[in-house]
Amino acid sequence: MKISALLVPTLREAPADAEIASHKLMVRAGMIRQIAAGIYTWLPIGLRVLRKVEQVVREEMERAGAQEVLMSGVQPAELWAESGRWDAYGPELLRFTDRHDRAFCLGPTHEEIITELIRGEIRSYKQLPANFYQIQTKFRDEIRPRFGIMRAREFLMKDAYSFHLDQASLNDTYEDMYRAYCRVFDCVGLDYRAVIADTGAIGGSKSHEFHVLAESGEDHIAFSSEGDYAANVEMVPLSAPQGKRPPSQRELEKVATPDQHTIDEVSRFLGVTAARCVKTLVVAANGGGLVALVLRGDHDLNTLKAQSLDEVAEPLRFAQVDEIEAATGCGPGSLGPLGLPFPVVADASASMSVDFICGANEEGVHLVGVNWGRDLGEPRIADLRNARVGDPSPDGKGTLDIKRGIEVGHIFQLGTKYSEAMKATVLDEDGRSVPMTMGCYGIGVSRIVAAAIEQNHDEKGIIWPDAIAPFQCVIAPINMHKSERLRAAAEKLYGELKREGIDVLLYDARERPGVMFADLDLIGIPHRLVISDRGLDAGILEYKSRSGDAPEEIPLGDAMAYLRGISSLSGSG
RNA sequence: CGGGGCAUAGCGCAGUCUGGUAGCGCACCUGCUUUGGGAGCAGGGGGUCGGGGGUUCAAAUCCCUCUGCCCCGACCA
Repeated sequence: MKISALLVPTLREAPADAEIASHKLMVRAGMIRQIAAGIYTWLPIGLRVLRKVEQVVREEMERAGAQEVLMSGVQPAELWAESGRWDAYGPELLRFTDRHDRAFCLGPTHEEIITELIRGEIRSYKQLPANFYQIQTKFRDEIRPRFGIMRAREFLMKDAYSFHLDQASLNDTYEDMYRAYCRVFDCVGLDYRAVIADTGAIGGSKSHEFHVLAESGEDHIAFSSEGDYAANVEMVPLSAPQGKRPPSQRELEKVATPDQHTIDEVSRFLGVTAARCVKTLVVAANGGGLVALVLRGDHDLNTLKAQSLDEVAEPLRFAQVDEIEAATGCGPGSLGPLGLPFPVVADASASMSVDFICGANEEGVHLVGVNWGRDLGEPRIADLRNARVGDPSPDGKGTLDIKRGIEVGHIFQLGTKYSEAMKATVLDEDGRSVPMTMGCYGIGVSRIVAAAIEQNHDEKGIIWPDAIAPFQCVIAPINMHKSERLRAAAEKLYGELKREGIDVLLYDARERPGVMFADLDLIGIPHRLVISDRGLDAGILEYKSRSGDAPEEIPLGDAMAYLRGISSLSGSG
């Protein structure tokens, strides 16, 4: 491809609203332009990268035995009603009606559609297992789209759905897909981790997320310092602290804490650490009423753990201020676990607290020197908090470290959630009708593009991994418009590389060398061949890798052999 | 959904407080010079100042309203 034939509107400055590196660089490199919040147009350079990612994903899906289909983006409400998700999915599902007043949505995921297809077409266990995938635009009406393509409302996703007679078969495919995902992320050159995950709105049982490690990530991943354990922080189970609670040393005492409400305020006011305080969170109880959840002041509530308790309504809902006032006579900032008119559940760590500080259920007053079993009953104990750095690892090996990650893939074992709801059954060997067991597997194709930039850039621009670069190689002639001889040599080289199957760009724009180099560094093409009159006189080209090695001179005729010698390029084309 | 900010040429911004009919840098067009890391000079094109309404002789500027975009929060308890 010649750059003169492509729209590559590079910018010297990034739009003011771009926050993270990948967003700024994608706009500056002329890959994307915004159309509305979380909605983008992909320009030629951006689309080439997107297609490269698709290609890697497609190869690995085919290798894993999945077959490609393409399902509708517009989906009828009836199917979502059948699975129960028309009501359950919430406002992220963009709904609308057609001219006949029939209800539809834009697909955020395709379990309903694939299940509708398969229940109609697969009747026998002999046709199983079967695995179908597509690469398609999804729409999720995010509360807050941000970071460019990273959290967009419209985005490109690979989703696959597998169907099985039994759990053992699902396990096999799940393992196959797990390995296929590892190959995809290895191939696109990302530093990633597979972690244990929650199943969220998709449902099901076993689940892993694949995270690209990056500071700009929105998820938190916990790692064992010594073992292989890795999980989304929200999924880390915490065992109760060992040993007996130390004896109390203080008497219960009331202290005035005027206008002190938050843990921060109270601990600062009293000159103690947040860990000495407990916080009392009030949430809706299962079946009506309220429940108090008690945590240490320096710990954060884990929503997933809390809503899995029998006492707590699911999904978790925090009590409104007026509900709290009606039940306790004080505001939320003055609550404590003593004498509450509803049940109390304490986090295991908070249950070990001695001589702690909490609200007195009275405005402007806190209690100090509070002790379980003496000043109030022994609490019902549960695991309620998020893991923190230094907590013991659940595998018993070392402690936890926490890093930020960008979720680029997620695989689930769905079981029979959709097949039962939508009556997707097959006949088994005994002629009995049984619901198919299902798995589903997603990769954020467009998000991989942004994640790859987050991991691979410098102050000049993007540094593409070879597998997903818009072009593998660029020929950069110095002032070609001034020299017919140079033009001829550049065109000849371009033709040769193309014939050899190299994905090559010829920079034939009439720009000064400085502009050309700046543009190419910004766009991030991994391999650069500079050709010049000076070089022609000496019979050489200059090769430079975008990743920063010093330029090397190579004999004019050896370009192809030289490129072949670069391991990342071998086997391409 | 709550709070905050912003909206002036393709991009980045000034001008708004104190009303007087729109400007800077980059980009773009023409010419000349220049040419191995974002050139120089000269000339030029492009803006109903987000939309609507109001005040005023006069509104980018003051008032009302709507919309869009961005950020923070949604764990005060």
